[in-house]
Amino acid sequence: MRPLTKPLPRDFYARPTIEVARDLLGCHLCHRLPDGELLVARITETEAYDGPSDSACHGAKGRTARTDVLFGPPGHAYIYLIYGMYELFNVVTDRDNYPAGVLIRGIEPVLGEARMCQLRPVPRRNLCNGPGKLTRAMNIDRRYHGLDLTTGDTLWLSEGASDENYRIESGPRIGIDYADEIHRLAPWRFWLAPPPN
DNA sequence: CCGGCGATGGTCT
DNA sequence: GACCATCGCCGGC
Repeated sequence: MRPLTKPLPRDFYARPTIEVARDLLGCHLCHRLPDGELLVARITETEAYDGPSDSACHGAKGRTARTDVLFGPPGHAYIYLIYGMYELFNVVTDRDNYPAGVLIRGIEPVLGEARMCQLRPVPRRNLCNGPGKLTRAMNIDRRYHGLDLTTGDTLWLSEGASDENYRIESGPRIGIDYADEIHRLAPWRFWLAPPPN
């Protein structure tokens, strides 16, 4: 069965960020490598960062050169370097001039797994189960910062195969100890969990 | 399996 | 000069 690779339209991203974060679970992240190989992965974990009043959101501290894209129109890539080593991939959501986005925290290979293992040679269960790991496995970095994700050209997202067996769970976001308690505890992290079965 | 800790560089004060 | 939306290593159980 071929993975679905038609890019999600702008309207998908131009909605409240928490809705987008939930709906991105099960969607596909697609990257056409420079040599033509296509990498596709299923999104399994996300986090919502919603607006200037969310003290965990980069946009809460004001618009700077670094966060400019986050304030821009939805459907673009917001990618930044953290801890001097790791590139984190986000999609910009909601409306223009409102800083909000969804961090992609976990994926599973769908197509091009051998290439991903080459890009990140570690045991398979550690391949892409973290925001800094998956960018390495998918060869995504800041050269795509600000890129329009709706064109389906080199980097985009698409509807995944429907999978009603998996449940959506939620909990607090990770690594935001600096935020106010109300935002530290907000259940704005979402992940796909196997059926209780 | 789990917790502590250091690496490392761009951004902002 | 501090901070940081992480990760892998190391040691202890």
